[in-house]
Amino acid sequence: MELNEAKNKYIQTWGSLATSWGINKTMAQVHALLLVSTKPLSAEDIMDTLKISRGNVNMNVRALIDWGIVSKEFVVGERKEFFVADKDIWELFKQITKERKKREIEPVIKVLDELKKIDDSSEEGEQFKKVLGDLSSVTTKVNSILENAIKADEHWLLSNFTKMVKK
Amino acid sequence: MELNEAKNKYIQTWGSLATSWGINKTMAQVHALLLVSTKPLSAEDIMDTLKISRGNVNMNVRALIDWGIVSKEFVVGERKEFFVADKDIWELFKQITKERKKREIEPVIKVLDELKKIDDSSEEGEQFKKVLGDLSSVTTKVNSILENAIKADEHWLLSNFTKMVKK
DNA sequence: TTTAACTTTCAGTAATTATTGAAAGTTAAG
DNA sequence: CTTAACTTTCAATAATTACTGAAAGTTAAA
Repeated sequence: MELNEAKNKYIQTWGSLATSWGINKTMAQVHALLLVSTKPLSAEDIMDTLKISRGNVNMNVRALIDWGIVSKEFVVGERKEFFVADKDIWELFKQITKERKKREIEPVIKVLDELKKIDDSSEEGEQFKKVLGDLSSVTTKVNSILENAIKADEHWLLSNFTKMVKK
Repeated sequence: MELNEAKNKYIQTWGSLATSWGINKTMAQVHALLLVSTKPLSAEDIMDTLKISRGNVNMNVRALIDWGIVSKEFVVGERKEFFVADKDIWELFKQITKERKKREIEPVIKVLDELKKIDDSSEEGEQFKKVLGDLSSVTTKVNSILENAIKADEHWLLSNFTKMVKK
């Protein structure tokens, strides 16, 4: 396989995988493109490479910037903006974790806490509260693990997990 | 808040959260309904409660059974099938982890391994391979942690993580 | 200032994904 | 068998989500 072909395959595949994670396909493709690019790219570069509209580039680049995994860069003598992806994959992992925790875990905790307030001491009510409590405890735990991962440094994954990962 | 109101809110909220995780809204609602129900429910019960069609119930219940978090149950003297959700939340967590690992992590590893085969020793090629390698190593590590969680028992979360979770 | 090189917005439209419901398939009871 | 009580399928359609492109907005240079 030739380099550009490989890069292209990477960009395409990333996009299609993203959809199975509930992430916008184009957003993933733009990120993949920036990640494997050796130089900053302008909106036009992205439009041309991915064959998408100006508006689409703008929206998705903005989302990536929101996620904290892409940043603007200025090139001397050029009026327009260029974009680069952070090449540090551990940092990428942490940012994605942070974003997904915010989108997927925190709202769950919030809702469960709200629902647990229900005051019903019937058999059925108690059973419901038991389920809520169990959901809460697992969710909260997962949340604090992710919280920790976000704060941790690159060796966290390796060192803290080694003992339990080996069979 | 009254019990049925709370159950209802739980079902609705679960559905809307699910969409932000790339999971079908109805599937999440059906699961939520079965989880808080004290008795097995038939397809008709689900249709009536959630106001959805027979076909939709059938498809989503089947998906939940595929995920391994709902099972069929037979009631003596009744011809039709009834469904129940596993009430063990740790088991639920493990099954969801298993399914998402399969959908989200494993395909990534497969693609990265394929792409790493590229033979290009230019500066740019090396840089690309560096990125692929970094992506691989983090992904593989996350994968083995999840693998471990799936095999582990209920105390795994608590015991193995306690030391690093406390500040 | 004014102009021109850009970026952003957003209404309209396209693409994707989920749902319906009626028809076909299956199976237990008579 | 035959019937009836169910379950499954799937083409048509609805709902949701993403994308386009032209117009409006912004800002740096002349």
